[in-house]
Amino acid sequence: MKKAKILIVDDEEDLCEILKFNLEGEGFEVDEAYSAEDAITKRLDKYDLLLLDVMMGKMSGFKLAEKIRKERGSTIPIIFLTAKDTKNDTLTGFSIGADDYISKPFSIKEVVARVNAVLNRTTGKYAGEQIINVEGMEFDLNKKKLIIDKKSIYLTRKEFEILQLLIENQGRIFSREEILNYVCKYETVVTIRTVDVNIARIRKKMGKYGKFVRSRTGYGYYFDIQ
Amino acid sequence: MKKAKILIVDDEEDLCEILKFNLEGEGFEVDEAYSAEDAITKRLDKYDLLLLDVMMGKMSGFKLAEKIRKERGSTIPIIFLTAKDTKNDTLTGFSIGADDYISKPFSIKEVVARVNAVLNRTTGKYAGEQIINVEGMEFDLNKKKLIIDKKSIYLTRKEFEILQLLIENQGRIFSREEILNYVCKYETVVTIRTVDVNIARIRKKMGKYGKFVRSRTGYGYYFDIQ
DNA sequence: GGGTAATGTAACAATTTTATAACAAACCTG
DNA sequence: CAGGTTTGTTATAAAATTGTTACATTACCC
Repeated sequence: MKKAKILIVDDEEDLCEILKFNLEGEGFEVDEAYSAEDAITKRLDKYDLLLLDVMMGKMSGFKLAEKIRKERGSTIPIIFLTAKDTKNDTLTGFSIGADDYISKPFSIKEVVARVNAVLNRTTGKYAGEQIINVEGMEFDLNKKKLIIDKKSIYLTRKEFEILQLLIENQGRIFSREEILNYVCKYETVVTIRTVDVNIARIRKKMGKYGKFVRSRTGYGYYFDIQ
Repeated sequence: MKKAKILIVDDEEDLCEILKFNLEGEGFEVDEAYSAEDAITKRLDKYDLLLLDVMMGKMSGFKLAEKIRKERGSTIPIIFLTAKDTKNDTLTGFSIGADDYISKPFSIKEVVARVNAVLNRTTGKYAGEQIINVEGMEFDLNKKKLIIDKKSIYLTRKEFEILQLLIENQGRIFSREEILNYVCKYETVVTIRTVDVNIARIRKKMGKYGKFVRSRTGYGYYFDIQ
């Protein structure tokens, strides 16, 4: 798999650097431009994705996007970064053909996640099925659902993430802290007991298979058949 | 649990000292470097976490981070410290990313909390199997259980901690006081005989291997085969 | 071998941890 | 912004662990 190339266009240099650093950590190749004018001088067709700040010095990200789309006929996916979250801007952005739209302040994780999502969508990287089979139970990572006895069980995002963590590390015990850290990594602090409640919900939805989601007093939770 | 080692790189010496003092209070081992150049001369692979100031004399924290990642291929987690951008405060709204980002002025508490969070995330995560083998007996540190004759023996937390202490220091005798200290460090005072009871429980669960948990009258307990 | 001290262990009690239900807040989504 | 959905909080009941005690057994010393 070739590394995807990303161009970040934003006049906040620190922000650029942080994004660059983190995206590189994810295995992307990243370039920066600190102004729209600067970006225009680059050969944009060599990038797989643009991250554009909407508010920049003279030329806005929208203008730049329009230019790229109309004058160069490029279909390169674009994610806008913006401070404002007004309907107008959103609409403008999407009419131009934004693939996604992230408003500041955002978390790095969010950006990375969306970059991945957009790239998956546009390049079809993970087009294939990703299904974990355990004990006659299908765990579909793409469709975010569980198939038990030919019936689809829909888990919410948190539920799915927790179960995925446990199933992908079958047998290994995760403390509530670890689970919370994994699932709510970048969010506000929540009570540790939340984990219990989510586990209970997962078990309930899993019916007879719920018992495979096990607890060990004093340690935490783990997934194991038998 | 080994102490995590942290390297702080910041040209403000006072700030370094304060951070160092507080992180040491949390049980971390802390080194300082007052410039990126200074940091480079250190053996960075011996640290578990870097705290990097973004704004430093000649070489910025970002450059340093890049250098470390690229040239040394290190995956060591990094938390950036940065001054708030007065013109544009969008950065302050930044929340935690794959590598963290904290804006000055920050509270010490915040830094300590994030250091803990990052270390929890990175140290536990990709740790593969951790199994100690003794005499056909498997002692699984991640699954918190013992495997004897293909059967799983589930030890409670106290039991597991005591046995781990003894097994990891095979042959060495621990007094009841030492064991209690190790297992109940921060808890309310308990009777010394509690240790005996826990040892008995461990032995019982271990079946024929229970005899390897040995006592020496007047000294305490130890683990030894043969 | 007898006396004494130390250790082993069973049974119970105290404490801690977990499960779950019911409610509340946040969050989508049209 | 109304209605549904997800997620978090809290309270309480249930379960599991851990500690205490009392008595049995073993080890140690002369």
